[in-house]
Amino acid sequence: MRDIITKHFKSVFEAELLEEIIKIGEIKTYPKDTLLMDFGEYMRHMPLIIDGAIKISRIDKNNDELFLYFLKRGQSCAMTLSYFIGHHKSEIKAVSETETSMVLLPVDQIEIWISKYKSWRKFVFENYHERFIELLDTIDTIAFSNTSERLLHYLSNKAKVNKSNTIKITHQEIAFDLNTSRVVISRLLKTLEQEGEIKLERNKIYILSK
DNA sequence: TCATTAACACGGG
DNA sequence: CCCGTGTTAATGA
Repeated sequence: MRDIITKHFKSVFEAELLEEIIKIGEIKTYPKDTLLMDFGEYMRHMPLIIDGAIKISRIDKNNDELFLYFLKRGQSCAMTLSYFIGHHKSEIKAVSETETSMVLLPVDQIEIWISKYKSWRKFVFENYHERFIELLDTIDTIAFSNTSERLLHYLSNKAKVNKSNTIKITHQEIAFDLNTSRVVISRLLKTLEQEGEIKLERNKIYILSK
């Protein structure tokens, strides 16, 4: 516990805060595809990601999903970080994309530490900023790109967090994430394959380009 | 033009 | 046989 937290956050948090995290925090490892937080649930803990990746999605009234971004090592969830501002229910859904380890901290600590530790303030605001930029990036591909570019954006993100150029996924799952139809994904993937960007197999996509 | 929905055939496991 | 895939046709934005 001490070793893991020191190793990952030594350069981020001051010594006193590290001690508090070691005392209060709880290290958890979840297998791939675990529902960590559902839309509308109350947030009780905030995660500091140690390893792995978490897929963050938005859900609309019809229960349709829309992929937003991945949380990676060293990052935290902007949704829970805003807990102290007053919105206590989650606006997003979080599912582990790979096996993911994290330090869980009670949400009440967020506010306490903000007034107590400079490094924590910096961490909270930087994380907020990063998530915001990532969100803009995703919005850009939705608003200004065609679906093909959006698909590539999605695939390269996916390849990055899985640390592999082979993605294990079905066309239907991609369609759910991008909130479009399977026909479109199949057609676009086929085109990308013909263009030499990817190679297709059943349940698998190989990314050839960078 | 490009997306959606429905429908169908193919084939691997 | 079931599921994922590739494709087409009709319709719409």
